[in-house]
Amino acid sequence: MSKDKKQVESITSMDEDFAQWYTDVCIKADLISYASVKGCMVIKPAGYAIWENIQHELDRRFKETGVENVYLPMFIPESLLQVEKDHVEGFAPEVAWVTAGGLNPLQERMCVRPTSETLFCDFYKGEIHSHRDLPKVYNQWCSVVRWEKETRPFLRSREFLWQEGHTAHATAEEAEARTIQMLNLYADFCEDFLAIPVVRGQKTDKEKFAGAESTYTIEALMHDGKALQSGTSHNFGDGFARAFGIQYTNKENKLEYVHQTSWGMTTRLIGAIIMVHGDDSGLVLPPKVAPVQVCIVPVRMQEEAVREKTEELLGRLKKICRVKADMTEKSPGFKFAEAEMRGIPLRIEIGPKDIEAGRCILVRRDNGEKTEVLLDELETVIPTTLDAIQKDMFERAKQRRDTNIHDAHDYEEFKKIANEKTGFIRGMWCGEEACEVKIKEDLSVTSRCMPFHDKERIAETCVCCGKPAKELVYWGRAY
RNA sequence: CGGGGUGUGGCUCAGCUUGGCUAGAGCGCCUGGUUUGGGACCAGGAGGCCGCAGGUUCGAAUCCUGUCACCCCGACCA
Repeated sequence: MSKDKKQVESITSMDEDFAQWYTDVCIKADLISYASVKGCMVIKPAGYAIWENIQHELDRRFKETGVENVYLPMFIPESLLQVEKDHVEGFAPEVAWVTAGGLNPLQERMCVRPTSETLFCDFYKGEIHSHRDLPKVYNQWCSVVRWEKETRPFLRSREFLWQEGHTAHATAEEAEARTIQMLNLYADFCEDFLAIPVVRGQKTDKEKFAGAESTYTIEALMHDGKALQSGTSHNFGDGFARAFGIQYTNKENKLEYVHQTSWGMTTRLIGAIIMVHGDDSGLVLPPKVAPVQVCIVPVRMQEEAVREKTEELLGRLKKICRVKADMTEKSPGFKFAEAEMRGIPLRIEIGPKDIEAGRCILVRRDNGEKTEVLLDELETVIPTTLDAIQKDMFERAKQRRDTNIHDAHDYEEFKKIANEKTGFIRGMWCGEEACEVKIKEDLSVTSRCMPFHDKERIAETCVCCGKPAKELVYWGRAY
């Protein structure tokens, strides 16, 4: 009888249907609720708290490198969007337009920002006149709108939250250095804070940002073997500056164009956390980003002694971690399952038997390990265990990533891997877009990046066309 | 934008083929009681113009037309 109920509330297993599993986790872990506009979602407290932690940590790291926050308007006049040709071509198909203000049609329609390069350029044009005004290293936290056809919670919604950094520099070298610096910051953040291993690399021309000279990316591998671009950093060279006329007078009293960069991370990271760490019991959160790190579940809480001990523990543990006690009227079993669904890294079970023995049960979410811990030792055991969970989660994800990288030396092998295995495929590339197009058409596999830290020449010829190879590329199916 | 699917209490759905009285179930919710070491149990209760608009009919959740929305899979994107 109780099994029926369990079935109703359980989630689809990953192996059965990964997409459904993902959606189930989003809903059942209480991260989001669908809103009445297609492709838009309500981010609920459990989901938003994750974003807030991401925000705080990223913002802190940004500021250490001299970033300052600003806020620009959400509307872009059509004429402004059109100033840079590649840029408008890249974004025009997916912008939302405002055509009326109140009851009157607008003279010029405006789009809701899909990204703010043009606004920053327009702004910088007025701000930058001398080499003394440089560099500008600004960032904004905001939401942007892209009218996507197909939408999924966190991974692809029509409105999403992000940060976009936009910088202007005197020299090309300085701009390139900032582009790489931010990419590395992103990579370190993913690995250290979210326990998500990433591949750092450069996008091919085909995959680079609309209007960029070069685009760098960090690519993460999800549990189903698909790649997810988890952060990007672009070097614009002086392309936007020339289009918008952003010039400054240098020390030799000559006019120069500035060199610009932009870089962004989004709420998509929450999707990455779900798909890298989650399991069939729901969400699994790395301790550093988890809004609640420890959940205390009292057993036989009708007994006053249990309630008192729970309160006492709560008071003590608040000083060392983010902790909550589940004092609702549900049964303990239900609370265990719910804490697991929500991905809380550690659970403490405390009941009459434990209190008598002066201990409690400590349960790890990531591997299910249960240990008896003396109540007196919690202050030392909990921080140590949280650290261990964070490390183990990263190591497990890294190991899974590494065992899902396969080498292809020719097209037959490439096709076989693409059809039979999941993950990244290492394959040499001639540098021609035609090969990328063919691979995508044949196998819906795209070039993810030309990795920084893997320059091995595994073959002398392009994996697709057989012509002399230029670069090692990581290929894969992607979100 | 192409292909597929679904709209019936908060959720998951049954009913629709072969129209017929006050539209059902499970879960959830509320109240009271008993419970509590892996998704508790009993009793009572609240909650629905059957997505929307037309049409056919004595009569429509059910048939017809239109429309809207959402979900899934592709192409595009963070």
